[in-house]
Amino acid sequence: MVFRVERIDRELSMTIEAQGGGQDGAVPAGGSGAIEIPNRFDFVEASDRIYQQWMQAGCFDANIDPSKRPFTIVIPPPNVTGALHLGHALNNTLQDIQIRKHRMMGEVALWMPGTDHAGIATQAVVERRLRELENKTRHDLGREKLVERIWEWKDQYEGRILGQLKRMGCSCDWRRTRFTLDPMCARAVRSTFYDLFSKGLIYRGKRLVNWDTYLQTAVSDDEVSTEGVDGHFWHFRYPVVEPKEGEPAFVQVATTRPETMLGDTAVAVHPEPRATLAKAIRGLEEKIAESTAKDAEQYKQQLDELRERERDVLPTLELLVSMAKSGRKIHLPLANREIPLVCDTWAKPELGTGCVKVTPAHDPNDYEVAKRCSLPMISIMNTDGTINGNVGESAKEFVGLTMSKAREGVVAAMDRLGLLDQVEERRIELKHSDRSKTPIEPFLADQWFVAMDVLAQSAIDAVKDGRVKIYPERYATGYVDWLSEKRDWPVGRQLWWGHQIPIWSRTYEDQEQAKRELSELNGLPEALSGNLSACIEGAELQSGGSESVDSASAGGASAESWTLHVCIRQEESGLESLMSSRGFVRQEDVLDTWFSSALWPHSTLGWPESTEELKYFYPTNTLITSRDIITLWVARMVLMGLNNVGQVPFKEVYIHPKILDGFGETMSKSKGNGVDPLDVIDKFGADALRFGLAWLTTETQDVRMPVQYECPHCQALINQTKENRTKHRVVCDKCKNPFSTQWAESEADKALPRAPVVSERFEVARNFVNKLWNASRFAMMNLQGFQRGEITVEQLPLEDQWILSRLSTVTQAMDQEIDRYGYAEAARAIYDFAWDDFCSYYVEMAKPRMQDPQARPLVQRVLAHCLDQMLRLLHPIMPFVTEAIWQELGKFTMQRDLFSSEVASQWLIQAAWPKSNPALIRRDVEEQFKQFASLMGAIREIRSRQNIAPKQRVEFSVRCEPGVEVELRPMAPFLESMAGAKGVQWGPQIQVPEIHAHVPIEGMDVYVDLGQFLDVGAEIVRNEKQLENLNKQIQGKESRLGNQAFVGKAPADIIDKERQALKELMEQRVVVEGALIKLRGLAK
RNA sequence: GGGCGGUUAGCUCAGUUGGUUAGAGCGCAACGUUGACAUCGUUGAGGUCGUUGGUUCGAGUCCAAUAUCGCCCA
Repeated sequence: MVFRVERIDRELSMTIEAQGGGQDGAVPAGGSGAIEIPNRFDFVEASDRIYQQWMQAGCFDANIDPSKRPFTIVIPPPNVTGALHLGHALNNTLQDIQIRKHRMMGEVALWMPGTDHAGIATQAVVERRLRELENKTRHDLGREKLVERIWEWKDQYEGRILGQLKRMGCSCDWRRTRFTLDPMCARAVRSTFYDLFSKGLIYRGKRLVNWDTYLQTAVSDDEVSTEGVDGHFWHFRYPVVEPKEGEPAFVQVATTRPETMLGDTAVAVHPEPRATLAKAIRGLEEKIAESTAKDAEQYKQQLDELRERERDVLPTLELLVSMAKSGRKIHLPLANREIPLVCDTWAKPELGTGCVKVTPAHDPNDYEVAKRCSLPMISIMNTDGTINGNVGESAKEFVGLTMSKAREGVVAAMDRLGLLDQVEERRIELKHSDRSKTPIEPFLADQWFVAMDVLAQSAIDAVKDGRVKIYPERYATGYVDWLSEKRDWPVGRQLWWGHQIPIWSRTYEDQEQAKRELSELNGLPEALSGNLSACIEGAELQSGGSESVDSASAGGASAESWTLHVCIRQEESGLESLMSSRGFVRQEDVLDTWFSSALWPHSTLGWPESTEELKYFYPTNTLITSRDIITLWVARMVLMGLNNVGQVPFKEVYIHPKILDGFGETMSKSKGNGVDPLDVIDKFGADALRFGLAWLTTETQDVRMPVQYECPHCQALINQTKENRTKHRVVCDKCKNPFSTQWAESEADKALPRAPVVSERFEVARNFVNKLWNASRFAMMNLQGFQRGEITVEQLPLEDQWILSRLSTVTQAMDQEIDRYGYAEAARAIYDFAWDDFCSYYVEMAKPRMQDPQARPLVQRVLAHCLDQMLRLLHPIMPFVTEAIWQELGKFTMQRDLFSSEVASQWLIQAAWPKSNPALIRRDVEEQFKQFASLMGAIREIRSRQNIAPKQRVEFSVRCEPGVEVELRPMAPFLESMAGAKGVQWGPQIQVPEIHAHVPIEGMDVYVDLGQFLDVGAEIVRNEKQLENLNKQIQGKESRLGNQAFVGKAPADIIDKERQALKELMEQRVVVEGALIKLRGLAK
């Protein structure tokens, strides 16, 4: 549904006679004659038309041109899970601003577009829908059919995403659009994988991974988030096997996940409980000594508990330590196994019972304990999250139950056996999968890893030595810290959607046999020519023995088997069938999405081929992205770029703010608080969306954006809340009619009119677009008869010199701010210039001049020049409206540069970026103009306070030095037109009107004649207020200047300034006091 | 637990190396519409800059502590 602004401007639109620019203006054919300029910018019509024009003219195409400098940005490819929200709109707006600016600067600006397959996320979405709509699992469909479904999804959302980008005005080189699963990217992925494998940087090992039982895949730490949930702490007793005299009959352990006890392989106790407890006590005592009374109370309680523990629990713990050292065993109930009692520092004597159960295959900490103590690892879970047969015959009642069902069963069984002690309520930090939102089960599985040591170091160095610069700089810390951990990167995903790992494996019972096969393979010509690489899986981590380790995923290595892995460099090389014929089976896992994203800056340019594009456009100039993927993405792009191409992928990284909703939460698809940029575009236009976002992009702040549903029935705005933001249908507060939201699924909901989600935070920008449009409209209504002509800046009137000075200043600011990613500053600079300087002053002052045949030609030239330059400066931020105006302007004149004979380009998108001319920046002129502005402000204030009707003229006199008179008197006509005030006397000697309002301004005393208007009360109030203000300031200055310390230590110029200011304030006070006396006299 | 960032007007945010009376937009109040724009104009009201201490002649700005919110990492 497209929301259209109701057009009410038909009658208002004006017919303007465009006569072209005589001989000078190269006006295109058909450009003259009557043209209509409506008083509102029709962004719906214009945006679509203009975008098509740009496309057809090939304006976005970046073609290699060795005579020009390249400027490259690769889009951080949005994933095809869903449509874009405002966060993406921000990200892409900021990129387009850079691209457009650099394109105007004459560089070959390539913005490489594309999308990311987002393996796990996309598969999860499609699977969820499959379940919800068809009640099927992926296994019902099978791999091929599911992948087919995901491709359908991808096609749909890729189209939608690219469409969103286009409507936002993104000037990507669409001819080059890539997808991380397309053949070009696939080849890069395969080459990279092969390269790393050959270098020995890719290996497979059994590791504890974060297992998503719903999606049945491992997920990386980055895809896991921790949430606090209400849980329990169950205390169990495990019997000691044949306790001796004086020994406890049981050890006590506590757990939040009782079902894992079926996989316990030890109970651990701290090797030095006495020393550890003593240390904890000492620590607390020190804390008490340092802390406040209130905190001390709390610590004291803890201290008492520890002392109690030292008395009551410690003896048992010490006994257990000696038992552990003599190799005593514990009887594991239910599973009916004997497990050792071991010493390990993971058991904390100061916490719980002081003993911990050890489940190496299902807990990261226990896993470490098992490695330290050489314990077996028993995986008791199937990949779908049910209990498997490894729990043993005596616990077979639990086999096939889900972990949570098994939990209930285990607790009940332990209770029946009298081995359940107590159950505590407890808040538990539980890891959840970002993708499926289900709890993570730590799980022992075969996993492919990339060894990060050397690669990570290369990426650290690139930032540390400045080859890659990160802005704002503070984000470099996190980047370096994360890489410094050099944790190997688990790259396998047990998914069906993604780049399948190009490895063929075969397991041998006999090591010799494996070795023979390896040497045979290594002798193949393909291996010798670098198209095949093979290795035997390392025999690490075999502590558990094969019988205790469940082979969770395909092809597990074990002590008695040897697995040979073969990596094949190219697809369809014939080698694949060769491997199959030799009994090898391809790995089913696919690669982590980030593996292909990491190659994006070079894979999109054709790597591994040494293409012309790669040579010309790589390294890219900048990557613009959000901070949550600094590690996921930026870091990996850097190290992969260095590994593959030998050069960093980009010279700069700019991290932009995040868009938050009204509650301070980041926008995301899963939370339901994402806003579709198209909603904003429909209501406000793409220019307003873009300007509004740039306006909010400050360096330190995230963007908080409360949003509303706009009722499609009555246009009422209904705040989006945490409750209604995920609803499929909402009832309007005002008209009580229901409407659908972006989440609507059912036919009934979809049949309702949909409410767009909007934010009033775009109103500023929408109004600005309108202001610009109308100022331009004014200009064009006054450009008839435009003629070029030479000008001499020094001879221009003040207002012309002033606007040229301001223009030059703002040009410089825009250039610098965009360069340093100061988007908000750039937006504010041009906004202030356009609205305040250009519209409120220059255009207002042009009005009377346009009526004067003598003045008209000059003001036309300056006006057209300023408008032309302003459009260029604004174009990167607001491309549509500026292009639309540019084309209208071209109907009057194509030669409008004051300082050159440049003929305007057909498209603004291709126009040259303005260069600031420092010679035009005139401080003195700006100061002078400021005086004029204060004079006008003073008169307006008096008028307003005196409630003088707008049509009523007032007279005023100005007492000033002759120099000031010379400067300002020529401005008198503007005071007439803009403040309805006539200056009757100027200079040092003036007759002060009998009844007047006086306003002191720097260098002037202004007297507004109130003879016929005087509202005595209002004037008394004004003067009293002024007096109060003056007194306050005088007091401040006096006390400061009376302070010996200040006078003694502050710099002389500051003191002088203060003295001077005080003097002036005192003079003003005398005048105001005099005025008050007089006014009070009148009031009687 | 460690790191980063925020806290300034009713709301959303600016505030350069410390230096007169802390700014903008929205919202609010008053006035105004045949002359580019009511998506507008003019004027005005509104803030002891989270708290406490310190450095300094002088602190929104620098330092320390603290409260609170958010993000990242463990």
